[in-house]
Order: sequence, then structure tokens, then C-alpha cells
Amino acid sequence: AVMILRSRFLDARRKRRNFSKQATEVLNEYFYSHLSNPYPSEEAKEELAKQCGITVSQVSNWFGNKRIRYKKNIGKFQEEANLYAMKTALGARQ
Amino acid sequence: LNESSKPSSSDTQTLVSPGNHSGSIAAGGGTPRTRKKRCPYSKFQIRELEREFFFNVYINKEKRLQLSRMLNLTDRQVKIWFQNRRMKEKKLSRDRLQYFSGNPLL
DNA sequence: GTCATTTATCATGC
DNA sequence: GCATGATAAATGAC
Repeated sequence: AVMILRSRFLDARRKRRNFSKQATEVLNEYFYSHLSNPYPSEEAKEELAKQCGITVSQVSNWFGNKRIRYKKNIGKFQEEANLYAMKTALGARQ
Repeated sequence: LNESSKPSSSDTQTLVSPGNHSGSIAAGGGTPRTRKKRCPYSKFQIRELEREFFFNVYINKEKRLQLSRMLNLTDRQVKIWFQNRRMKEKKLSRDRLQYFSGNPLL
């Protein structure tokens, strides 16, 4: 039984699975609403992890990847940025 | 394959953009200092590093110099490898604990 | 020394 | 075929 768990643990680490649509939504909302300083605190990471159903490490990985990929090609993310800017603007109006 | 990642003699042109580590991600205006390009180590280098890591998680200066010469790495690279390896071990322990602690065993 | 990062690379999903 | 998540070198703060 232990060996089975161990092998499953190793496999779970190796295999990559995309996050849910809702999780990506939450992460993007935070990223684009903090675009001037997209570095969530440890507490914020824990809250995001809770909301998204992922681990704090996965939140850190997501923000690390997002920051570098956004910086390397801002143009590619312009549409996405406008979308979430619009979304938060409408949300604040309610 | 790749046994040499040491900047032996005059290799200092495998260097890249700065280590922008301050606040925003908008590329800071000045000081484009150089950062060494990330160079994955060979299987042989990893095997020897892991072998030493198994004996002691903290490596002393003499073994470090010895290893760096054997693997054609700088002593700084060996030092940093051990630092990163200790962090990896810590993360593995955290993940194991989280995975095997009370939760669905699916 | 630790540790949050940056950056490139690897592995997988689709 | 790239998008995406995870990992491996390398840096810097402390």
C-alpha cells in the first residue's frame, strides 16, 4: 500500500494538469488588478490557493510564469489585460 | 554531451540581461548588468553531485573545490547547487507531508 | 546559511 | 504547434 501511494505521489508530481477555468480566472483577476506590483504576499497566496483549490507552491509557480511571460510579450496579453480590466471595472460599479 | 559549463578562460559572453529584482516587472530603465545564462548540467555532473549530497547535505570547502574540478564547474556553481538542492529536499518533504496527510487516498 | 525570485528548459495537454 | 505547469540554474535580499 505504501509503495502504491509512493508511486502515485511521484506520478502526481511528474504529470502536469491544467488548472480549472475558474482557478485561472481568479489568478488572472488578481494579476491584472495588481499589474503595477504583481507580487502577492504569503497570506494572499494562501487565500488564492484556497479559492483555486491548488497549493501555495502552484500559486507561486503561476505568478512566476505569468510575470516573465507577460513581460516578454506584453502585446500578446493586451487583449487579456483589457478583458480583466473591464471585468474589475464593472465589478467595482455594482 | 555537455561536460563543460565552466567559464574557463574567456567564456564570459554567455551572459544575459540583468537580475531585475525590484518591485514592478516593467523593464527597469538602466544598468543592464550581465547574468550568466542557465546551463543544464549533464547526467554525470548530476550523479556526482547527488552522490555527495547523499553523504552530507552541507559540503565543506575542500570537497567543494575537489568536486568543482572533477565536474568542470566553478566552486560557486557547486555551492549554489547544494543550496538549491537543499531547498528542493525541503519542498519534497512538504509535498510528501501534504500528500500523505489526512486527505482522499484516491 | 535560507528563500523568494528570474530565466531558460523540460514535459505534458490539446 | 504552441500554451501551460513544473523544474533546474542563477541572482539578490536579508
